[in-house]
Amino acid sequence: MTRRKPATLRDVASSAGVSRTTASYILNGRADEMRIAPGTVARVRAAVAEMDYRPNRTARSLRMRRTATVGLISDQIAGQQYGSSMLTGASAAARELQHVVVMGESGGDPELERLLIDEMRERDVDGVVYATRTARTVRLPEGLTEVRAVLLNCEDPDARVPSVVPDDEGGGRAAAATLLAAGVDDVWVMGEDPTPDATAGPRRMAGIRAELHARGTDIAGVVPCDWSVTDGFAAASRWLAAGGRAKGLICMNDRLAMGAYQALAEAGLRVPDDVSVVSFDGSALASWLRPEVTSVTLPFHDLGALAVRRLLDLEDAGGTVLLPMTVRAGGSVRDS
Amino acid sequence: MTRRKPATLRDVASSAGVSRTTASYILNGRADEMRIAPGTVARVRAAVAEMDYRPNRTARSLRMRRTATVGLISDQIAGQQYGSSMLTGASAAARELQHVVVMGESGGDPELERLLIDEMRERDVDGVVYATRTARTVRLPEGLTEVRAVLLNCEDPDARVPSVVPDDEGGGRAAAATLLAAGVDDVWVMGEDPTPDATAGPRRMAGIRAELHARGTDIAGVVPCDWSVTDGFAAASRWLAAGGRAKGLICMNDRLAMGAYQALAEAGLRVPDDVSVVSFDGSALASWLRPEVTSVTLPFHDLGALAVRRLLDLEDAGGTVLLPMTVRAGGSVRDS
DNA sequence: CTGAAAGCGCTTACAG
DNA sequence: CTGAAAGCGCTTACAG
Repeated sequence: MTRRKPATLRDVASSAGVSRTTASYILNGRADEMRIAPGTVARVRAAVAEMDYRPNRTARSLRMRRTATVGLISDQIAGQQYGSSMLTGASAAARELQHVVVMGESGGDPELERLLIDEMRERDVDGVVYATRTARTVRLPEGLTEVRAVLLNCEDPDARVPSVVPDDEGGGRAAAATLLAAGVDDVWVMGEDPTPDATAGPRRMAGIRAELHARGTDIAGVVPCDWSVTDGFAAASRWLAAGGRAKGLICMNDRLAMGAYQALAEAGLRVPDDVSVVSFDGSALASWLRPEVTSVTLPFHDLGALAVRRLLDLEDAGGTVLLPMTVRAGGSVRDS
Repeated sequence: MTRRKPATLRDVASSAGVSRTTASYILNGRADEMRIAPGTVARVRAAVAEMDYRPNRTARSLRMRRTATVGLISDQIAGQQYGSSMLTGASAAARELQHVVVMGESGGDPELERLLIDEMRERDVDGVVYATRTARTVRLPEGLTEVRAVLLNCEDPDARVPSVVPDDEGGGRAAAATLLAAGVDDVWVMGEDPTPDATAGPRRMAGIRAELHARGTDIAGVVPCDWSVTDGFAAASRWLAAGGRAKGLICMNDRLAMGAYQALAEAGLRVPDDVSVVSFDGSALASWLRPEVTSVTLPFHDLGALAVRRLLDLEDAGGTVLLPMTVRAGGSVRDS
């Protein structure tokens, strides 16, 4: 019983002895609305089952001008580790809403980006999520204004397109509050972000500062460095060698925390006994350090999911939505 | 000059004063073959440019029965970190071949998996790549035999479907060879894989053993543990506490190496002076350890790319293709 | 309650 | 060299 070519609606209809019209109504759940006789419905359903009929979505899309498809264009889909859970979140939300994700990765190449957007449009996607690996402001890619679109982890300065981003400033406040609550008010920060368009660094810094100010204190100092393990190690080592000391250290991401841990260990300083550490991201790496570092978590999964939901929600009011960052406690903050 | 609805081929043709047939030939690069007058070609191209015409791919797909789309179904698209570069590789290869990737993540749920496969079929994908996060044998999901398919990072025991996997056994040999070349022949291995269907562990182990045998020696011992940082740390600590010592340690993945590093450090042992360490995966994590751990690298990007290329290569001979794992040198093996 | 007909935007034999 | 026509598989007013 191997069928050669898939059954079409016409096959089903003729096998059930009805017109394509009737079969179509039944398959689209409009049997009641159309007051189709129960017997007819049963015959059609039987034919469908027997022939293993599956609607051809391409044909339906052509007719309906909807593809039940969302495009996801990103500079780096995978990039760093856990960030890819944006994709998981997006894909799960799409699935819930009966959509499927078509992905494209530009590698940051604006030319390729344009191509991808064009392609998505040709493919009639119901909308495009435009995502960046790191939180930043973006120059809106040409073509993106002519489709339904949502920005993910990035923002258009003119807010012409709805956007979903983490609340980095709130995260900064939470990081500082965590240390303050443990009685640590002598706080250094590792890693200022020199990348011009990046938003995470400045906002986290602003949040930290605001929280400390609110408690009548201020950042004790900043160790500038790139957001990488090796640079974190190097910078922290230099700082320590120069006599740098602090009861509390906030690292701008988990990789910096790893580098700082290495430097602290070499200097014979222990976490959290000598130094309390808080970092950002809440990546798996945070949980691998000893002790696990307390980290202000980026809600990647929810970011991805919300971007898709907003994209598909025609009532969406537009604007930027900030998703909260919550503190995931490890053992890196000393008990006060 | 805002156009309401996109131009169709009919618009282009009538604007250029030709039939849709002629316009279609020109747009599909068959102008020469059809010996269409250069003037006609020029007129059509001008109309295309002027109207910003873009072919409707849905219509074309319906007609051609090809969607220029490949499905990628995975248990965990993102899962662990760097593994997502399989996706990047797949996506890049698809792009080179003028295809686009439609993704679905099953979370390991067989029911959802079936749904996703059905959906891909309804969407007329030109083929499906079925990927697993960890290398293993799989029970072929129902429905996958009725589409063109390639397995990625997994194998069907009956080899009914072509498959692309890393050469873990070769990797195991390379790991052992690296230590032997440094004069280390007292080798312990951390992490046996108890997961029944997993293939990476047993194959790496077999490779290690084979290489050591070839040099007239054998594995000195095995420290069993899960492939995680925390379990690696715990197991290594217990082993060391019980007096365990070795000149060389092969860790089944980079996370285990991180755990082992932590345990060795606490025991006052230094890498590579006291112990040489080699691990598997070649993830970013490997490069973050101090010293960077020498790691036998999983070619994730190439795995993804090759899977898509084979899927789309109608001449493909079938069977399993092993991709080599190469040693990425760090500073964790002592100079001999 | 059900069917004949048009049409979504393409491609491609088939005729001239 | 170019065009009229059919058809891919659906959905949906419009008539009965």
